[in-house]
Amino acid sequence: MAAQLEQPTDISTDVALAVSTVIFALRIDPKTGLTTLWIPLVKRIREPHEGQWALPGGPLHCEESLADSAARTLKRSTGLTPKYLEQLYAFGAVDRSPGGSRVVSVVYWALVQSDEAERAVSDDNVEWHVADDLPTLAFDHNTIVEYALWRLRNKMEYSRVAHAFLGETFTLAQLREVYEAVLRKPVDPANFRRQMLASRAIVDTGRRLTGTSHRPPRLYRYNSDFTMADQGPLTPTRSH
Amino acid sequence: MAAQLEQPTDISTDVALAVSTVIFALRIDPKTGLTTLWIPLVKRIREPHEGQWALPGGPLHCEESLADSAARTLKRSTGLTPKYLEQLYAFGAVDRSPGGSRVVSVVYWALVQSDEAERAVSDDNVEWHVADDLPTLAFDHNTIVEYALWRLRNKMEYSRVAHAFLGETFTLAQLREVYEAVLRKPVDPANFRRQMLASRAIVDTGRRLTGTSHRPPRLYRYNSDFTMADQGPLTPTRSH
DNA sequence: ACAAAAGTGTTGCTCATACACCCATGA
DNA sequence: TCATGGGTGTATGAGCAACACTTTTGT
Repeated sequence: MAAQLEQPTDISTDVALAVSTVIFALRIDPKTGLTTLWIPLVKRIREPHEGQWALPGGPLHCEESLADSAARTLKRSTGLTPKYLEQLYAFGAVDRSPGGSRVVSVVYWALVQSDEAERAVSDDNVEWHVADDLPTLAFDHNTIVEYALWRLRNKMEYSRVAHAFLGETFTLAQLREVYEAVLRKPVDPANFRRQMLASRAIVDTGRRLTGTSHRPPRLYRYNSDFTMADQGPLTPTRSH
Repeated sequence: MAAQLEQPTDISTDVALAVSTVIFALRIDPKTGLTTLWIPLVKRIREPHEGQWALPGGPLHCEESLADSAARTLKRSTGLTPKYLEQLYAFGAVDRSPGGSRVVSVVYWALVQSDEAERAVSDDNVEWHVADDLPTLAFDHNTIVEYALWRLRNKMEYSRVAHAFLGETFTLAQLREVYEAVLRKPVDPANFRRQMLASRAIVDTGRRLTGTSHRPPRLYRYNSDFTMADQGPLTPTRSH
């Protein structure tokens, strides 16, 4: 029995591998006027699911890592560079692609800076959608986005990813607005301030933001010591 | 630019896909006399890394899901059925397999009932090792086990996976011993009891364990309502 | 001076820890 | 009746939500 154990070198070539990415940015919803989560989708130009919207993705090049592939896809479909990129899950149900072909997708999720996302490329094939109100997507991509949303909101509560939506420096009000937009609930400014400072996740730059028509708020910077702590022993290395 | 967007149907066949599993069981370490985490490893019988120990795994069959593949591997190498099975991560660094061949491994982690693990098959090719004190493994498998250990210990603190090491019913002392063995720190029995009961993760069966030479402890059962809550919206479905 | 947001102080609640203590059983 | 772990009670303290309050700017 154990004598005929298959080992990682025995490889099935019947199953294809793809890498897709759920890319989050914050934008204002023109309907409600509120800042919400948006994601870019790509229109499928061939079967299966031709004409439907799908997550940006593609095959893994043989000389790039999984994270590199996700970053490349992201750059190609939005023109942007992610401020945060993390593996979400590998989806491999037998029937997830119709028509007999078997595809396993390793999916990443990414956060891009909101002001940069404003000037993201957008043509006939790429369109930004409100993440919580999507049309029916190709394959199992609705499920995937739902899971990505759950992970983002979860991670928002115990981790310090919020700054990835912002620039190098930011005020506490800006950071708080990120939390409120993602978690869709109001946050007490006083308690938020104390929690952030106590966690030592942010550092006072000494500078202030002026021209606000009221008391100028301090500018903070993210404390880079915290990059590692969240992901555990795994440091997802991208080569370039 | 967007006109030539690759889509999930364009698939590279240069990259091979494998599924491996980190299988945890609790056993007594004969050296220290303490209960610790053990994992089964498989001796590689061909290059690369011939003769070294590696995680059980193999190619994905085209008619099985990723989780099915992990469970099949687990059954084949230990003869056991997992009481808990969850995807860990997809490892895809370019150089993780020496000699030019490119392998992406989707790795699962599993918990098996400790008393069953006692009578797990064990021959020349499969050997159980103390998870925190492993030899140098093939490929990047040391890194993988480290990450799996981190995830297990992490999940132990906020989730209710501990019961997967035990049988259908168990005493609070048995459950507490699982926590102490995995987390490697003493746990206050009084507070542990209250926390467990308050979380409603376990249910009193009404029965008691007798023949203990002291006051007979109650037997509890895991509250199955909690199965979903941990993993979020994703319910990893295995067909059989 | 006033509006508006920045920033501080204070209180009360919840929950985790520590540990003293009582309970039930086998020997 | 004693040893042993099962099981209960309770004080202390940390952390957080709620909200009143003070500060600093632009107009």
